[in-house]
Amino acid sequence: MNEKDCLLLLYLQKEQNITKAAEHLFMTQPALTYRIRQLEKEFQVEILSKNGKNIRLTPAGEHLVEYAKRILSDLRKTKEFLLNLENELIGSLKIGVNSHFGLYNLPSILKD
Amino acid sequence: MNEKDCLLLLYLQKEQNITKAAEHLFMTQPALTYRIRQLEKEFQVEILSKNGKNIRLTPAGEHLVEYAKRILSDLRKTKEFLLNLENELIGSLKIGVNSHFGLYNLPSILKD
DNA sequence: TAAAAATACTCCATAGGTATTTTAT
DNA sequence: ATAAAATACCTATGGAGTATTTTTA
Repeated sequence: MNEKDCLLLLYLQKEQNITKAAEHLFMTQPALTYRIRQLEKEFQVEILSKNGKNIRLTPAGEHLVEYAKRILSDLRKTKEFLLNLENELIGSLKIGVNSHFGLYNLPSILKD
Repeated sequence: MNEKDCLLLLYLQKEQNITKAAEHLFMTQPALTYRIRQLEKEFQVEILSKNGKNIRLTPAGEHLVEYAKRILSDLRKTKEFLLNLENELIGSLKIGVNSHFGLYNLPSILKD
């Protein structure tokens, strides 16, 4: 189960229709059907049930959607945090030391 | 980032050594190195830094490990919950109704 | 020189596409 | 008759392996 699988569950819940959900995800209906089957194998549950021509989420499916929402939320927070962390690390570091320390002690420290 | 990637981060933190982490994951060292590079691209950060012959996690890497731990924990809880849900749904449902309701109202409800 | 990581390549599993059939209103 | 899902088949991306080179204590 990856990020795209999480998104896919959200769109299935929203649309109750595989074809429309697939459009949102810029993929084809058979490809989406395939991903659902894979998820059903992974979690050993039925995710979809038929509702006439359309589909609906099973209780297990609904629970997976909640899981997917948590994952996506945590993922976004984590990516944002790491982006900020990276920004903090950009720039130069100036160190003022006496010449002896700079010549004999600093090099090995910098290497570390 | 999938379940195996999460596990992989935990072993890297534990071993500080790609080769040993790869053994735990029953994969080869180059394959693990490749996965790390992919994760670094995905999150736009360096995950590992060299520490002599071995490696160590960068601050970003450590943060990703914490994320991975949360994901794995939530995933296990979700799988467990779905397993129980599935058990609850096994068995037969007996419904007692009067004959008129059973003949004229119940069928469409059952169909739904 | 020995142990680990990085690199170059090859291969194959599987995610995704196209075409078609089946299902249901 | 129409709209959606399911199925069959094909293709290609990328994850994983093998062999080798580079790095470093």
